Amino acid sequence: MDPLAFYKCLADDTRLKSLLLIDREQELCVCELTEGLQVSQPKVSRHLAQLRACGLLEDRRDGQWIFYRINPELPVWASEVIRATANSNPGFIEEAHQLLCGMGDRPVRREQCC
Amino acid sequence: MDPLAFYKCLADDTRLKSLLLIDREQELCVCELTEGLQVSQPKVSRHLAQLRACGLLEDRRDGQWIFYRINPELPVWASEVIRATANSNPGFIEEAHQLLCGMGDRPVRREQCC
DNA sequence: ATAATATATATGATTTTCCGGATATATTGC
DNA sequence: GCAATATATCCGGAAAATCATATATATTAT
Repeated sequence: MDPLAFYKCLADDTRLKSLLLIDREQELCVCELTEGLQVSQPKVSRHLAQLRACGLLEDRRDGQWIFYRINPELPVWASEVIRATANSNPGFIEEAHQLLCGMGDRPVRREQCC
Repeated sequence: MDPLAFYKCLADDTRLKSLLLIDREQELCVCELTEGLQVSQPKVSRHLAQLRACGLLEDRRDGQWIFYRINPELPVWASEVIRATANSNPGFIEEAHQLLCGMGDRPVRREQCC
């Protein structure tokens, strides 16, 4: 994992909040992030694709939904960076997290992958 | 320290390498970074000014030189991020570090600030 | 005071990144 | 098969970041 590429991934509001929300929730699908972040579906999808292409996220399909989670193969230092950022900046995703929790019709996780 | 602003600072090759080199050497002046990174003086100066404006670095003048160091007031999580990145990616600044060490006429630190 | 060195800033051009809107693909239920 | 839902991708334009060059400021030495 090239550190410069890694930090370029974190240097965007949508991507950073998506990462921290996913870190907190284990996994989230596109529609949940669209609701939590209050941005368009194509925008969320585009940024998630970028995070996956860089190796920060992995995805799994479950029916109509595609769930994203932190890539478990991520180098330890990168995981620590994400975790430290999340732990020390709870306010950064607070609003998004509340919108997420108040969302109706959240998809049910039918099967935990792995 | 806003996490998004912080990561935008790290999302540039010159800035990230400057930060990691300074983290390793305690403090460096513009001409040392210019030599280590093999980039123009205005380019280094501009990026250091940006890192200082965001609160990541502080500077002190010593004669003709201006030395930059990590801002000691940096939040703990941000310091940990920088330190973890440096420790786990030695190769990222290896070439720059060797150029720095091979540099002739490096300025002598006359007085440690503080 | 002048020259030399170190650093900072301004300017205009170029490159990169990001976006909205349209459209394509995949899955589900009827 | 058809409609509805969820997601992905394409495209042209807008915005932001970066750059090289020129120039300005500050310090030191003569």
